[in-house]
Amino acid sequence: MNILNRDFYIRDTITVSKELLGKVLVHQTAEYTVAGRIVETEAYLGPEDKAAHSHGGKVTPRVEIMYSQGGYSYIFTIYGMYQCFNIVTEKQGTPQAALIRALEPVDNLDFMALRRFNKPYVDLTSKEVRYLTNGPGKLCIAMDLGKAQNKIDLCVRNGIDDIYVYDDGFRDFEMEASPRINIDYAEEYVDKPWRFTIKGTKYVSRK
DNA sequence: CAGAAGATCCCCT
DNA sequence: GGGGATCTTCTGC
Repeated sequence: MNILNRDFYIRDTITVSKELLGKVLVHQTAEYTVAGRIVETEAYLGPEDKAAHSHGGKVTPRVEIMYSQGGYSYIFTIYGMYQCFNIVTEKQGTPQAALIRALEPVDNLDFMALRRFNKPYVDLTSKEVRYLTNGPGKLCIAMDLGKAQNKIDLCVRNGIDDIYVYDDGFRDFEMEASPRINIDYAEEYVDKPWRFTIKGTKYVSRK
């Protein structure tokens, strides 16, 4: 199993966002392991990018982790109710990250199904199967990613609460680029094609 | 300390 | 595809 290392994450954010497609995100504790294949990402290129939380070089407690070297988790609350999972990219001092927007469930489908719909996987309707992890907030619920998993180093295993991404060799897909979702306020950055998806998968958040 | 806005989801039509 | 839910985070007074 080939776990992505520091060198993978400290590269430029668009490259990292593209290459994360097809890789498998894992959340592992003493109690459970849960995993999903990344099928949709977005690149946030602060401080220039007006859609990024770090735009203009803003430093607040929330975004501070974006300034660290690549490979750390950045998890924030959105709309008061949901979480979004990002992976910090680039060298220390460059506040950029890749947002994971959608996954294809891979491991521990019952765990995901129980957390999302409070019933085992076999009882899900076809629509519920498709909606398990097809959005940034949904995948955080399914993967049990929350405040406690913020600022975790994906390159070093702590043995207690680990997040990492591995490459299982899956390359059989085409990539598509499109504008990012729900960033209407980002002015000239609204139309940047920095959203990347695996073409044809049913698990992306939107067509 | 109040007010506003938000990298979303769910339910309804 | 439209609107409400719901509350953290930040900003400005």
